Amino acid sequence: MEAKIKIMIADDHQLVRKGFVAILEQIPGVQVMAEAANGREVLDAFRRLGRADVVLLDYEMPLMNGLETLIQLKQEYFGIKVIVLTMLNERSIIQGALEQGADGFLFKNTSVEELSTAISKVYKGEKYYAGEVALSLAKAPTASNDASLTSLSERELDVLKLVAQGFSSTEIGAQLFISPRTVDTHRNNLIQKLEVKGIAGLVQFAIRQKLI
Amino acid sequence: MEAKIKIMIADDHQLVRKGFVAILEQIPGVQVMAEAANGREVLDAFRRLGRADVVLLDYEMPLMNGLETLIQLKQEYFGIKVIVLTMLNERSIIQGALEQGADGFLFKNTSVEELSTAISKVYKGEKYYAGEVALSLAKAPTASNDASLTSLSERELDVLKLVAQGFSSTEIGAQLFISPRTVDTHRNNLIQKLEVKGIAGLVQFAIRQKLI
DNA sequence: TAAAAAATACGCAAATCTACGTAGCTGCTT
DNA sequence: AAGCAGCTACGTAGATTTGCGTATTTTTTA
Repeated sequence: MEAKIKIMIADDHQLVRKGFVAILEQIPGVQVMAEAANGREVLDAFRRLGRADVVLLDYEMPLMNGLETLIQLKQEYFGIKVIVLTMLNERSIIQGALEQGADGFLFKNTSVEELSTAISKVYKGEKYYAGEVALSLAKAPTASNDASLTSLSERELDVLKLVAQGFSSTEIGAQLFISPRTVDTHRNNLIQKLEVKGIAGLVQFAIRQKLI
Repeated sequence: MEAKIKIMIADDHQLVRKGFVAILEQIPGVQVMAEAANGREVLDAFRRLGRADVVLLDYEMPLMNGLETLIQLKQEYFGIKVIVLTMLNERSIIQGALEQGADGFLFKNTSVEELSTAISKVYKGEKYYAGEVALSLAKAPTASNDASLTSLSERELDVLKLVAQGFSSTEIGAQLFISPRTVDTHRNNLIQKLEVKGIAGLVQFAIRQKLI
C-alpha cells in the first residue's frame, strides 16, 4: 500500500475548514496533516510539522491570503503542490494564482469528485484547473480587472484609500503632507488608469479590492 | 432510541455544503434529510420530501437568500426551527434574521461543537445565538445601518443608484427627466439621511447594500 | 550611462458638488 | 379640511472636482 497523500488545509472559517477535513477524510489515499486559519498558520505548520504534499488554500483569508501564501510556499519549498480555492470568479484572482504557479485552481461550488481528482492529479505533478478558469481568462481584460493593484504606485494607493473614505483633496493633502493639487493629479491618474468614472468609480474599485 | 433530528441544509457552494453534510453526519442523533443550493430548493424539498426538524440556512445565497427563505418557512410551516449561518458579521443581517424569528444564528467560523449544541437546543425549542450576535446588536445603530433602505424614497433610491454608478447630476437629471438641481437635492438629502461623507459615502453605502 | 518611462508636484479654468434656503405640488392620513 | 411627507424645482456662494498643461525627481530600461 502506498503512502497517503499528506494534505494541509487553509480556510479562515472554522466550520468550512472542518467541513473540508471531513470531506477529505472520506477520500481514500488522502490524509489531512494539518489545518490553518490563514497563510501564516500554514507556514508555521510547515516549520513545525514538515512539508505536506498538497496544500489546499482558500483565497480569501485574513493576515495572509491565498496568493501571498502561494508565493511564499513556492519560494521556500521546491516542488510543493498548491491548489487554490475561491468563492469569487474574478479574473484577477485566477490570473494571479496561475502566474504564481498554482498547480490547481477550483471554485467552492465544485463537487467532491472534482476536488478528489484535482488532488490526485496535482500530486502526480499534473495541473488541474476548473473549467471556469479558462472561461474567465478568455474574457478580454478590462483595465479595472487587469491593471488592478499592481500597476498602482504606493502614493496612488494612499490617495485611493483616502479618496474612497470620503476625504477631500484638501484633507488628503493635509494627511499626506502634499499639496491638494498633487492629490488631484493622483486622483485623476487613478481615474484614467482604472478607466472608471469619477470618485464613485474609485470607491467602487477600492471596495471591490477590499482596500477599505 | 429516539428518532434522529432531521436536518435540511442550504448553501450555494457545493463544496461547503458537502462539508457541512460530512460534519453533521458525524454528529450522533442527527440525520441529513436533504441539501439545497438556495432557498427555492429548500421549499421544493419541503414539498417533495416533507418537513425537516431543523433547517440550516446560509445567508448568502442566489435566487432566494437566507432571510427570504426564513420568512417563507416560518410562514408556511408552523413550528419549524431555523438556524441562519453567515460569513458576514453585519448588524443588518443579524437583526433581520432575529426579527423574522430565526431560532439560531451562527457565524461560519464557529466550531463543530457549537453547531452541534445549537442544533440540539433549537430542536428542543430553545434559541441559540452565537456570542457575537449580542455584541453586534449592542453596537449603537448608526443611521447608515439603521435607516437603511426602508427609509429612502423611491426617487432617492433611483438617484442613489445612479450616483453610485458615477453619473453626474446633469446626467442623472437627463436619465430621470428631472432638473439637475433636483438631483442635487436628492443627493444632499441622501447624504444627510445616511450620515455619510459625500459621493464616496453614498457609493460605499450602495455597494454594501448591494444596490449595484 | 544616456534615454525613456513613471511617479510626483503644481497651476488654471470650467464644471460640478456641497450646504444653506425657499416653495409649489401631490397623495395619504387624521 | 388640515397636516404631513415626499417629489419636484430653483438660487446663491464657496469648496471641490475635473480636464488639460507643465516641470522636477525617481526608476527602469536599453
